Amino acid sequence: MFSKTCEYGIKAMIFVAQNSKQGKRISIKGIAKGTGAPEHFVAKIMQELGRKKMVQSVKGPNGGFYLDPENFNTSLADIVTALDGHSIYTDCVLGLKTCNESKPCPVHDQYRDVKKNLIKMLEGNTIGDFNTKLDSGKFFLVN
Amino acid sequence: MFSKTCEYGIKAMIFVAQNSKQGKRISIKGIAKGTGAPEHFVAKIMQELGRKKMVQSVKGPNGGFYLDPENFNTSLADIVTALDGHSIYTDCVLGLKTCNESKPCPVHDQYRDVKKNLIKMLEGNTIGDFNTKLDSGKFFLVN
DNA sequence: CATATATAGGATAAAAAAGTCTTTTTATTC
DNA sequence: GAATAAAAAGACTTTTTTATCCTATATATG
Repeated sequence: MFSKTCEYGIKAMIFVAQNSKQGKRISIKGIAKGTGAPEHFVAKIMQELGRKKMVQSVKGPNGGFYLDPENFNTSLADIVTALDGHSIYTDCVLGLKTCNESKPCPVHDQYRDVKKNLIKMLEGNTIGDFNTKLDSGKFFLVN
Repeated sequence: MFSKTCEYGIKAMIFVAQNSKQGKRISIKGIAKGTGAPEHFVAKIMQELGRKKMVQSVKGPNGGFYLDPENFNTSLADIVTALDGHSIYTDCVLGLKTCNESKPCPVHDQYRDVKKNLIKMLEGNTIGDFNTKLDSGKFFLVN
């Protein structure tokens, strides 16, 4: 479904949000531990998310990553497109470049509902939503 | 969503079905052309589908691939699991091995509907269904 | 039986994705 | 201002996926 980059990126954003809400900045090392992601790999991902202003960071001692209030409105879709591009919106299930409603591939019609739900999931959930849910201790991020 | 292997495999099965319905056996070269897949790659995929009895073949002049009547009942799920394994059924969106209903990852609940539709799509459509639809000229397999 | 045509299978190559390492830059704190 | 702690950046390596090539085997047909 998603690339590893995306999986780690989503988990990292949620984890940073948790810390951020408690007024804590969190280091790459901390993110790696808290999300079960390879340290150097997640570093690259955070860098990219930083460039795209989806997460803030400060260097030096006591530095680390954190979210601005507006960052809590970041949707899953934002993260996924930032890291994996728009392919999830545009790609045909069978990989046909010219597949569309008027010239569909064989499974296009059947895929429509799946895609609709997928987009709903991606666009309908923000980092803030997960953060709220998390406070109830209802989910986990590492095995 | 799917690997290239799966994309080519599904298209190939549909294409072989078309030909088979007209009593024609189709060669690898023919499948590659008819589905826009790399010849040698699709050859391997057909080999695997052959081993799993999802498609029949005969060697030699006038040989090629074809479907037995029962092969028309093959579902998309059958093809996908034959080529990509069961990961589509078992994998957590965030890659967590121990994610399940009672111990869910943050997006587990939101993903439930997507997965439901995905499984419906995979299990609810057979090669025969597509074949019937195709007769109306309503879809295409190559760009 | 000889020959041509087709799949079967294994080895190899190329490309993409995932992961690692090293150096540089920046900020903090003493 | 020196030492230190952290991110930024880019090069590099490994693994996986995708794709190609080559040889062997089987079979239909003249």
